[in-house]
Amino acid sequence: MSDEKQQYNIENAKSQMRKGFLEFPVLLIIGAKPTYAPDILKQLKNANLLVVEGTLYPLLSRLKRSGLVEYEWQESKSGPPRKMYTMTEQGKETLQQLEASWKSLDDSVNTLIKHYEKSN
Amino acid sequence: MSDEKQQYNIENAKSQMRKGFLEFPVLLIIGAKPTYAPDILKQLKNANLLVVEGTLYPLLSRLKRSGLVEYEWQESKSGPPRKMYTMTEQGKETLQQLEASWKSLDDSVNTLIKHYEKSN
DNA sequence: ATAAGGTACCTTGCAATACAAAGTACCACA
DNA sequence: TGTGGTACTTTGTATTGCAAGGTACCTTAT
Repeated sequence: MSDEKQQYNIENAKSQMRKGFLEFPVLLIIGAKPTYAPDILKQLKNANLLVVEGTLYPLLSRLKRSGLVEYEWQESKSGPPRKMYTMTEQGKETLQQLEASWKSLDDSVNTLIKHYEKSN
Repeated sequence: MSDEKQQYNIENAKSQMRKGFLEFPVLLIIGAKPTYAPDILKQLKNANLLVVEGTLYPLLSRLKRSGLVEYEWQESKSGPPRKMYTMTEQGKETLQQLEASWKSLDDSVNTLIKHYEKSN
């Protein structure tokens, strides 16, 4: 039951983008190169997108349940094994849609900023 | 009690930006020109940022409670009176901070996109 | 062996946002 | 007076993000 794959709802991706914003950067990171949670946290921090464990782990579980990512256990030289996450085909497709949503959102906001600045 | 002004928490505005994203566009719109809810909805729709009444009205109440906007009742030729919202000084200051947060977020995401594209 | 410290993953409870849906009230005009 | 349009509000639900705390594995030093 709890392991069932749920379809990702891309309907109204722009709204999705606003509510669950972090999915997008996390997918970008995993899509660039297979990686695991603590490394994702580091990359987000480097990008100035602060996120904490309690946010990331449930998010990764959601992405997995939605079929956008997969993971494999991988041993480590310096501690317990890691869940190495990789993108699925479906993940790549979704990522493209999220990127389009992002660009639209980006345009919208930057346009509103220009309007605001012009009026002041 | 329920009418008390609550201070706006700009601490960690970037996180705020992610959670309550819509504040920013709405403040930009009110900051550009005093206006009222249905017109704000139209402007958001024009900007491709779809929002519904049930989202906007509580948001406006929050902005009012936080002291970022004020309103005055204004009569209309075509129906019931309107709450015309205007920015406060505090609202203008907050808007500048939100704009900085937006730019930072924008940079971060666009950088991650470039990394992603470079690796594929 | 075993204790200590670091690494990695997970869960629970809470506050807040966004939304759908339904409701209240005012106004003009036929 | 009643009908339709405009404007504002509220309630209930799903979801996200976070703080805080917990479990478990692995290495290294004693």
